[in-house]
Amino acid sequence: MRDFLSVLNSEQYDAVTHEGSPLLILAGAGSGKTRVITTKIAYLIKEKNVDPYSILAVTFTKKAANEMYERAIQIEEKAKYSQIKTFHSFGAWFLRMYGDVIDIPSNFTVYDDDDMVTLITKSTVGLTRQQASHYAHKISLAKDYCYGPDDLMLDEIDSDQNFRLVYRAYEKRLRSTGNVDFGDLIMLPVKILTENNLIRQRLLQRFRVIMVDEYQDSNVAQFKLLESLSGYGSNLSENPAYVCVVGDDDQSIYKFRGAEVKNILNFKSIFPNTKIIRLEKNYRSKSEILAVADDIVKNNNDRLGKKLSAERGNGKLPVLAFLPNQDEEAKFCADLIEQTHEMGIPYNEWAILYRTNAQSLSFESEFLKRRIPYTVVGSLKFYEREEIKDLLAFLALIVNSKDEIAFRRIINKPTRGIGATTQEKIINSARNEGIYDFVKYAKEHCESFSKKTSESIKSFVLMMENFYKTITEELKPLETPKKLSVLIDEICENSGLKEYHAADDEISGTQRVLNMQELSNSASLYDCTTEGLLAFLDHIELDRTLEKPEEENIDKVTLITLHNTKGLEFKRVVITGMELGIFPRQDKTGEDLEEERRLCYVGVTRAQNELYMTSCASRRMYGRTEFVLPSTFLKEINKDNLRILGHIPSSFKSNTEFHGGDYGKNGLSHPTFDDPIKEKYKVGTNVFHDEYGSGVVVNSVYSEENEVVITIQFENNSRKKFLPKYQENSLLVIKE
DNA sequence: CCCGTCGTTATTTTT
DNA sequence: TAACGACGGG
Repeated sequence: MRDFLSVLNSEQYDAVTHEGSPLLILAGAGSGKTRVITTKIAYLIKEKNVDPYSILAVTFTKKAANEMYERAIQIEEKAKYSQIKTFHSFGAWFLRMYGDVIDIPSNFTVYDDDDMVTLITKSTVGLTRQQASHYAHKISLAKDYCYGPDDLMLDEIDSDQNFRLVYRAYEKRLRSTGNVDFGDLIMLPVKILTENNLIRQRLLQRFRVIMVDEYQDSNVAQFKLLESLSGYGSNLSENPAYVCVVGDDDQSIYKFRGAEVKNILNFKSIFPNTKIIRLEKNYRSKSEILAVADDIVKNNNDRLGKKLSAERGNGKLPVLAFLPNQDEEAKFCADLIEQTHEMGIPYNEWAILYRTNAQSLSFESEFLKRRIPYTVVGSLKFYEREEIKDLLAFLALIVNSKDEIAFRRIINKPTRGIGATTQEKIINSARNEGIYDFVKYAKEHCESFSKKTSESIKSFVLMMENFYKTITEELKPLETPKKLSVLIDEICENSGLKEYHAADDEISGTQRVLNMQELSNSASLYDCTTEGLLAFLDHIELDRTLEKPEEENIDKVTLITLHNTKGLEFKRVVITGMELGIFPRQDKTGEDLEEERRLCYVGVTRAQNELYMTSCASRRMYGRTEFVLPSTFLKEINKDNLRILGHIPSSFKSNTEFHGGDYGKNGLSHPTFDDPIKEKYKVGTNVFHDEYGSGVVVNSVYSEENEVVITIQFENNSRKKFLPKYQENSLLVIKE
């Protein structure tokens, strides 16, 4: 057996060496699926003489794609000739090559959600930004299902006929810009492949092996892309490509974005003779952590079902801590991190997980106070910052002068005396004449405006022309090629953007100029040519995470949303905010609740050595302090699989036997015995209130001041909260 | 055109 | 609570 194959277990080996029929690998969390894919790529090249050029492997994130690429070429260098990309960058690559058959120019850029909303407000007049944003979401979803504005099935997304009209107007306007949105990157290649036999045949000849990672999160459009690329489905080829997908139905967490678990459940029916291989050996987590994960996920009905075995053996019992409020929760986490740090555990072994980005705040302020270094993953959204979007709009307009959104964004920013009225005039009359090159139109028609306006337009056009010159200039002999950062610096200086944002830095203490510099730095890897610029924009649009290389090696705690942890692992994990209404969110039932449960499963299975979960009795939300109950997921965990700290809410205890709190340090010595008031008004107790009448106690928690707070549901359907301490005279307990 | 104030509104979101 | 958009006055 070859070296690189000898490290595999028998199922992994089977998956790597399987051939002859479609392959579905059901890979549990931490079961080494990336190793399987990368080894399979190497194996095909090394042992099976497959041309690396004919292998296509797609994933969802740039990060995962990069990792796959790096690990594959480590085993087999020739893998660098394979296409290892994200779904969307594959779509962009495809469209730049074949888009012309449906009139998509090869110099398109990709509009993000924000640009979509702006374009919708311009293509359908009278919509508020909020309405437009609602439609934008629906249009994205429709594209995830491959439904165009005239598709009969569109009603399944939203049967409101206005939606159809808005979608149609948006499409028309979008096409006139020559740009595409994210949905188009998948939907349009599908359209081309299904309508154009020649191109489909060419691609089928090119890609003989197609692999998909994180398959559980693929949407219908991506499924269709896989189908048509590989020669399956309605255009079944006599010689289809070899298809291998890897996924875990238990980790599907993007249904709200059009991901269809059905793609995994129905794989067999579209790809005949599918071989299914399960990878159930977990090499990541200690057995106690997997026990908790299994307790939770087994409550889902909609799953193929599997049981992970812990190859790393036993470790510590996961900890569940009940805490009074989110400030205590932050302190609890900070205590854990500080105490272990004193014992030599680095910060970067810790990850704090939460459901919503807003929850990071209390951890950030506590960590800041205690000087615990941390990094917030995902919420930064570097490319959504105003100053960055401004710069990118200049770049986008330089490659594509039909880009209406970019034109609107920068024509008068910073203010150069081309106001809203002038802008609308230029855009509308240009559009009426069927001209979409707004810069050119403005240049040719500026005389129709007042002298002052006309001068402003002229100087704007001149500036744009100079930028254009910078990237198209022929290289003089012996001159070193310029880098793209030259163009960005030029834009910063000459457009006035730098001054404009510098002023903001002074006032609000932001770092906008620095951010602009950062963008310029990252552009220094690209040539100062149209091709270089397009590649740079592709890179940005298809990978919204800016990596700051110099910060990579600093020892920091990771603060991250549960969604963002997909594919990651940490030595020690704290899942915070395990409360009903927060996680799972209040409105989740049925299938949606199952998705929340999978999200919880994903969170738990990120932990390698230690897992902590925290649940607060009260939480500040929207400026209000609400009393909250423990998450339903906590009750699903077998009590023997947890060590419980803090005082246990009675609503939890009713499902679990008392375990005893033993957490005396860190100022967390809350009473772990029942106090008489709490016992007297425990959940389920029938009461009579002088003012409100008969009712029943539905909730009982401790306040921040450690006082018992009960919620009573009265017969007239009202709910009220009381401090029983002060209700001795008006609140009567009714004995059965 | 800039700035302040008031009122509204809060998921998750690989690309 | 906080953050952001809408609107009106200077």
